[in-house]
Amino acid sequence: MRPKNLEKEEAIRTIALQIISDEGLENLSMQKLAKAANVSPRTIYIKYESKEDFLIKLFIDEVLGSYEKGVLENFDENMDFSEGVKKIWMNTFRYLIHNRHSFALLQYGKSSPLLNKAFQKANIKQGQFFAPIHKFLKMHVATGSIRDFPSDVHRALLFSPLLDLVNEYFDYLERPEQIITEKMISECCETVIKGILKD
Amino acid sequence: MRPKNLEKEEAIRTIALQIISDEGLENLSMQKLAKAANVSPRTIYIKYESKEDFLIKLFIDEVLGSYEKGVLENFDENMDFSEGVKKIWMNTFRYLIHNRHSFALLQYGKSSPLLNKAFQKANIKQGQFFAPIHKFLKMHVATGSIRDFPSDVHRALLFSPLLDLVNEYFDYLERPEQIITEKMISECCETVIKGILKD
DNA sequence: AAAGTAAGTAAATGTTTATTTACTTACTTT
DNA sequence: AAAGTAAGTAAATAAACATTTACTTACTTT
Repeated sequence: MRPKNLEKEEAIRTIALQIISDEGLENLSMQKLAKAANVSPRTIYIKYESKEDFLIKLFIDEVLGSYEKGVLENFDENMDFSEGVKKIWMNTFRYLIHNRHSFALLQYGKSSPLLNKAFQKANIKQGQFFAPIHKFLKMHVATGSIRDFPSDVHRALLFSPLLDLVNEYFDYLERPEQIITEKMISECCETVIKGILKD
Repeated sequence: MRPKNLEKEEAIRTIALQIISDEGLENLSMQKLAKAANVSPRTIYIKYESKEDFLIKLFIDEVLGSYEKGVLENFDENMDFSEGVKKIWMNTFRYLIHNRHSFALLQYGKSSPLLNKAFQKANIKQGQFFAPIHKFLKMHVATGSIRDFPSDVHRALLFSPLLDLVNEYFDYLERPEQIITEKMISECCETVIKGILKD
């Protein structure tokens, strides 16, 4: 049997993220993707059943998977609250500014019904994404250092400003002044922590 | 001259938002839209130059415009900081849960390059969106009640958790337990304010 | 080294796409 | 009430779409 050419699979994924990031999910077509990846359309259908199947697997298995890894690097669910949150913030910031094309697809996860439903399903089926963060939050609720909000609410309060700041980082990249720096991210993280910590 | 049928224009916009919300921006086609709005495709092109022109005008002029109005209702830029932020939070929450289809397109504004660029352009050209909020923040930086962050950073810290919570409100709508209530929103708002206020 | 096989290609499939053409309708102006 | 006109329609256009067909390639197994 002729063996798979893994470089081609990789190219398909990489180029797809590039097109989504530059032109938008709504402008990604299988033929455009095949041409740009220097591959026959048929080659994409060896691994993926359909366009939807491809997008879901790209999102869940590839992008979300390695995003999670980047976010949780050197994070331990038994960390001190401020230390743990800061670790996640800096990990996330560094990962995303070096993976702009992945970030673009992650953002579509909030708007596209296809990707959004796929995420919910995967979250139930294969165990929660970012499970260590959930355990970490539960532990700190139990010890009384933070208020007892549902964990989705904690996630919104603690991490959604960060994703907005990453967006702004990319917006500012095309302008002379640079505003969103690691230092700014760190200060914002402290601001968020201050709001959530019990006195 | 035969006069325009304003109900048809309205139907086109309403149905477009519905399709985007239910099936995604990537599944909105002009023919599908025309059929669903009970209109000839040509009718859409009387008012709009192209599909892109339609989407941009729907996003900027219709959706963002009335969203801004909803958010700023009874808001005054000279309000006390906590009072002003809370007014905006509750206005936003109430507006968005009653305008789910608009919320869907607003979310695409963060992911779709077409809409994102249109927003940046409009923000420069026709004066900043949410200008009263910017003035409000500037004033409270000047009086020393909050730290001197750039206003985009303040926006991220103060309001992005709220949009995530609205998303969760819709997710939980399809489940038995209701978690995101006005009371929860109000408590989250206080948490965010606590982090940002100087001691 | 020949046979077997999945990977891979190029070209074709039928459908859907955005947009236009050719025409009709319904109202305003005279 | 007749003429003029933009709004509106239904059907057509050419391009692009997702996916498949028919075929070739390159490797493994024997």
